[in-house]
Amino acid sequence: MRPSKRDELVRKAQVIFYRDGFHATGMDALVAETGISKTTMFKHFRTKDDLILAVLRYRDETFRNWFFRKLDDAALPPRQRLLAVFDVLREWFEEPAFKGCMFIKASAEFQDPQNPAYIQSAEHKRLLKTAFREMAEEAGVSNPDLLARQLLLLKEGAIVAAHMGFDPDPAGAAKTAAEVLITAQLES
Amino acid sequence: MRPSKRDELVRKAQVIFYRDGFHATGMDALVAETGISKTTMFKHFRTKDDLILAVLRYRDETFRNWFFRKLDDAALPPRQRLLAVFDVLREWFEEPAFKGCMFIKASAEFQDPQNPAYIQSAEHKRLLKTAFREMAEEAGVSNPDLLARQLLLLKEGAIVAAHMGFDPDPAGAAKTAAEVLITAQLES
DNA sequence: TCTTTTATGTACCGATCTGTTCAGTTTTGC
DNA sequence: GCAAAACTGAACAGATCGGTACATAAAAGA
Repeated sequence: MRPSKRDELVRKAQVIFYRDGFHATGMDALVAETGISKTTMFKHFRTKDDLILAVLRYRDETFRNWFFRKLDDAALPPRQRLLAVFDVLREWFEEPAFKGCMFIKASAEFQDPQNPAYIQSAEHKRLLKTAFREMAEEAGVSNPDLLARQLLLLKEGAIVAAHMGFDPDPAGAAKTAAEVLITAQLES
Repeated sequence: MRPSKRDELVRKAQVIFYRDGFHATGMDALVAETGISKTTMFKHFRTKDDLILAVLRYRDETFRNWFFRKLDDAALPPRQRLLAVFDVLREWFEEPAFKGCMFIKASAEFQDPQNPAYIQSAEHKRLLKTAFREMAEEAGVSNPDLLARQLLLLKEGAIVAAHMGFDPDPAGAAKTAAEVLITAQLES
């Protein structure tokens, strides 16, 4: 197992960055909590920014895998599959370690559109949008692109609401809204 | 005009924090860009965190004033007033200086629920939710609280989408979704 | 005008930041 | 079992962090 230390670092750093933030987490804090020496960290990653980018790529992969795996396992017909998005969201929100969306936070801390972390974050959302549109197409709605965009707005809004705690059940409110939007498109 | 320097500092710091982020902006950078000496800054605010909190309070006040002033000036009937929310949002998104929601970003950088900046950010959203619910009640929908929550999800989602650039017209998508949700509640 | 308040500039403090150096230890492949 | 690769620990560099000290200058109130 050659690249194990590198993977271990990315995995552990992801948890810490997610919990404490990117700027707020120093390399020394990573050393203390991961048990991996600073020398090794800078051997695998030239800069902290490089590590952050690797963490974001890892997060993108694991999050989408987890999310769509959940949807696949439910094995639902297209319309129910679209709605199940918000059930999976609720599961996520109820995890004790839930702290909002890592990519929203990354784009908040690295606002320059040229910044690789910002670009990677936008790419994550773009991939989700594409997946949503495919699901909307399979459901046979009249305007799948618009529906996908609207469901994505509900999803992002629900994440923000869950993180900031201004709604008791954002996933539920989003799901009932999604039901209305889907039904309206199927009837027209 | 006694407290003019203090107000000037809050006003200018708000622009800089909004543009560059809280952690990423050092006090020396504020000195350089505002032209106000560091001695004066720390005479008015004991710590940087105190300044940040004052900035967030100022932003909360000015943003809500601007937002609802825009709605008031349109002088629309209840249903149109609810929809106009998303027209005002689009105006905001199209401003060159638009960089997302300052409170979403603040809660991303200060994640501790005990942190005053986090609390202030959540309070801002709570105030918006209350205002939305009152507007929904005036529109005579069957479930004004649910509708207000759903419109708020659309609004927050649209802000995130506009900031991260994964939707060409988030305000438009949100508005059409809002139309469907409002109509559905008025028919039932 | 004289006094009090308010703001400035600069130098400085200790802590922390990212990143490096280097000598020694552990692990791995053969 | 031996050489090469990977990892460690600790010290260190230079910059920057939030925040202070202090002496001077501007400004405002009486």
